[in-house]
Amino acid sequence: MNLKQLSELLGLSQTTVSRALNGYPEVNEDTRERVLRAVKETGYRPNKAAQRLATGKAGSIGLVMPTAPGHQSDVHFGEFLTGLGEEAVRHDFHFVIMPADPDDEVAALRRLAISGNVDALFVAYMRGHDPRLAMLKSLSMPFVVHGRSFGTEPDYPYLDIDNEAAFNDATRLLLQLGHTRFALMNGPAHLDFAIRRRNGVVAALAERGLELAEDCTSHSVMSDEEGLIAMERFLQLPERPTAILCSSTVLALGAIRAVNQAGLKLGEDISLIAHDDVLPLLKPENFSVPLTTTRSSLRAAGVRIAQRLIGTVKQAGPFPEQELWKTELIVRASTGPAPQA
Amino acid sequence: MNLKQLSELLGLSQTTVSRALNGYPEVNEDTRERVLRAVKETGYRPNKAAQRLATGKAGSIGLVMPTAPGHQSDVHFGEFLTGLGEEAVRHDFHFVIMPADPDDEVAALRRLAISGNVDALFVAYMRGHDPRLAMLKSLSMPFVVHGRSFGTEPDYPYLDIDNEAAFNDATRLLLQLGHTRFALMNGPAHLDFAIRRRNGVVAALAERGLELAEDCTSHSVMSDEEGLIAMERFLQLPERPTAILCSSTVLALGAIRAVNQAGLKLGEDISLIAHDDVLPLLKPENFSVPLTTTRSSLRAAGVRIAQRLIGTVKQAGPFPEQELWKTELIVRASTGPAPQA
DNA sequence: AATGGCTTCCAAAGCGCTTTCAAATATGTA
DNA sequence: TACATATTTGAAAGCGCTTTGGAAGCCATT
Repeated sequence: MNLKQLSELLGLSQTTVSRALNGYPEVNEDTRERVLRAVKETGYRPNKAAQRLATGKAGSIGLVMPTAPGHQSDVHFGEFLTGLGEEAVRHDFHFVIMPADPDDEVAALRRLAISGNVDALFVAYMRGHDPRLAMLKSLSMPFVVHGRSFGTEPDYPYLDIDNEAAFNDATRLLLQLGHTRFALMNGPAHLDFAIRRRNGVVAALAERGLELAEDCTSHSVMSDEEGLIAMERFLQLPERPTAILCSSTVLALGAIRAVNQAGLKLGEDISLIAHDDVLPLLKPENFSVPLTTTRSSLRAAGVRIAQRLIGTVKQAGPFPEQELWKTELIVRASTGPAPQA
Repeated sequence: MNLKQLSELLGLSQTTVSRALNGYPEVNEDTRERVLRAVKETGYRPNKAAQRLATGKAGSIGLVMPTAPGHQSDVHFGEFLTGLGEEAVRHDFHFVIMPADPDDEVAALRRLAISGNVDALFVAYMRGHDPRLAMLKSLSMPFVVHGRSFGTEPDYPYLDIDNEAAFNDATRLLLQLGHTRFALMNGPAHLDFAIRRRNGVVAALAERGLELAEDCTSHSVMSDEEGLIAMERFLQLPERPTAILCSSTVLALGAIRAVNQAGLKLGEDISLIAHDDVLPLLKPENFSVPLTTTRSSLRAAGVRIAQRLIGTVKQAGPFPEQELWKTELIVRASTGPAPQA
């Protein structure tokens, strides 16, 4: 059943039926009702491809999913997606997901944009000096970035958490507890959040004349395995760090295993603060020693970004172009006074 | 730049250019090269919406993502998606993801199918007597199901693992080790895999004249929290089970925390076998007591299903309609002889 | 009766592609 | 040379929708 058939059935023109369906004012209310009733009865659904061809709008937002053989699937990605979805479903929007090799991000994003399959783009996994930004700006397609790109003028629409402040605060707390030997277990070095978190730590330490040693910094994918490996390395240092900052509760999972295996006590021998993305699977309060965390819900961020994106497509703005969310510092049992040497 | 402009530029008809691009044989090789070169230079990309309208093919596979405020995002889902993506990217396919309330699955799937945005459907989270199957069959759109639907004639295309055999084998192993008091920590009761796994356990026990007690069975979302809760319940039973079968390593995570908190030793006081979906985040060999598991890679299943789906759309079949994968039973340290009473 | 302004509807022109059908040219055969 | 057969190209008709530019009918106003 297509528009032509439906209009013939009703003895109306396609024009009128189309207008009736799309809520245009210049159609008699009686006629509109007649049309709506016929739609119900016949089960007519407009062909999306035709609609898109005619209007240019697709009712969908696009995103690139980093993937490759051997590439780790990321819980954070799934959690964020859930947030996006939660909002999208309210507006009858869907996603178009373009899987792409992480090294091919720029090209994949461009392909997605010009594919004509999406009205707006969402971009994550921001890097320092991210090359995608220039491309996005040249595209004249609405987009929102999750995170920011260190070293780039922040004149693009983004939603980010204040990573620097979060890790600055966390470091300060540990300094107040008397710690002097710090280590940072971070995400991949090129990612924006990793850069900023490191800066936050370094700045807080510098105020006390302390430095973050090279061998007390690790950069890796945020899996528990990598957390284990990094922590084992830290624990073997001659001047073992007593204060650990950790970019994810997933990393912390492995780190804590290393602490236990070394026969050390979390919150006594080693203090640890992790960033908590509020993953439903990994609640810091459920750890055997509940974790002190900097918290910000990844999922809530997803909801918010979907709101902005969909709102922009539907011209339902205006939305703030830049949003910087504060994180909460939640003190639990994994932090304690520095052990006496 | 559209086809018309490109063809005018080349002094050719749209027909010829279109044919050259789509690999039709009836075009001179010199002409084809000229066209291809012009495409490179101009950066021309065919409009997907128009292409779709003309051909009816969208180059995409659709799936419904269960989501709702408060709904847990599922690591298993993300991992599977990664597998699908890995294969899709090789064929320049993408996904259209329709987020939907889990209670609205049938309708959401239908909406997705008739949206005209997808060429094929993928369906997961199968239930017993799943109502989506009848709908799918009536749709005349290719689809592949991950899992099966207990109680329904298996005459639809699926890929499943042999859940019954997996849990049957696991139970047998524990029986051989002398265990007599069993508990099953399962996924949501209405899901197909949960039904079959339970059947596998029950059948193995029945051979020895044993039964699986009602209070030794738990059904829940597969999170570590639920694992903890279920295990705590098991441990408080007067006749405490010594052999635990567990539907996911995620559940096991919580279960083991409960075991530890109770001061019991895994592999001695309590034996546990979990099903391992090969989540990169949760490797059973990395548990403090390495886990005995039944293993089957969720991601590999994703790759395979994408292959079949894309192959069908591209008419590159024939593919087997039904595939049942065996799981591997991998014995590690979490299983040991039943403790003497 | 003529004019103008509303309201309500329609015919037809796209949107950018694919594909059918036909024509033009090149090649081979008797 | 004449004819049949490949090979290569093109004109035009869709695909199913939206939207422009009228037009018809109706009313109130001059």
